[in-house]
Amino acid sequence: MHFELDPRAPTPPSEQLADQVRFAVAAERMAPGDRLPSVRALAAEVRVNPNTVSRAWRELEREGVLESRRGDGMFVAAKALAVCRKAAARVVAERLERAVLEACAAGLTNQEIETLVRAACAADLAPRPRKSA
Amino acid sequence: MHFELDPRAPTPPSEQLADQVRFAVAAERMAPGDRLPSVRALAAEVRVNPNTVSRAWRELEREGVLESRRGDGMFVAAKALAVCRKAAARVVAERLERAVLEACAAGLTNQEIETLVRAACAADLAPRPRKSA
DNA sequence: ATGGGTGTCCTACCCCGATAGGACACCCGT
DNA sequence: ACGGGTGTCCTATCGGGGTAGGACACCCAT
Repeated sequence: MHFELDPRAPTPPSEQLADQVRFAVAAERMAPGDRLPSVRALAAEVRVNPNTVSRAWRELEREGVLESRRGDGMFVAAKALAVCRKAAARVVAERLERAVLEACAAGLTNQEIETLVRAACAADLAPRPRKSA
Repeated sequence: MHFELDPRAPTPPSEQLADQVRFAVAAERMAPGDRLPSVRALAAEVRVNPNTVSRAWRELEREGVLESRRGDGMFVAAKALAVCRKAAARVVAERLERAVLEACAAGLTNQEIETLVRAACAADLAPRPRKSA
């Protein structure tokens, strides 16, 4: 699992990381039992303070997405799939709706909006061979 | 022009206000010469500090969207339409794309995404009797 | 000229999230 | 037993953005 932070995104780093895990589990790119990168390793990789990663992992543990094995590592929990499916669907739907309403407010026609959406879908599916880059 | 703040949105209040003006101009719900609500009045209406509104207006003036007439008020600038059309299109496209990519990452199919988008469009068009088609 | 409206600017304070650096408890291979 | 990996916790500190309150300059109707 590869992580990436977008410094221009409106959401803070810790939330971006948490979302990426939630979405990966929801999309079954990660399965229960999978080990996550260590706090320190991931922090070094994405150039962030270890505390920031730790906070994300802690929140996910609170939600039941992750399980911590002290001295060993963090692992995707058994019930993670169910939890993440619900959470991801809710979050994604909300953000999508917000973006669409914004587009409407900006005067875009439904036609234009759907064109943009289709383009974005295509852009996502094309370049990614579904594993590591 | 009616303003509204969403406290749960990821973007700060001042940016929300600025966006609402940009989008209103882009969608021609506001035209050059129109007067904006006064800093203090709008601040009271949306329950925010006057400085927050002032900051939004100042940023819009910097972009050429608004013109300040000291002691009189803030007005939509002559070149506002052109500026806002570009800015709004860029911002909206970016946020829409971000939301769609997120949805893809969360495992939604293109089919599901388009359904959500259509629903959001419909939800927006229904309650609002669109000024200029 | 006056008073009330306008935008502008300034200083202080505060909250939240990220940063920095350290200390501790745990697990496991050696 | 040891050492290096793991997560956890703690105390600062910093910075952005919003808040609070005030002071000022300007325009205009009265």
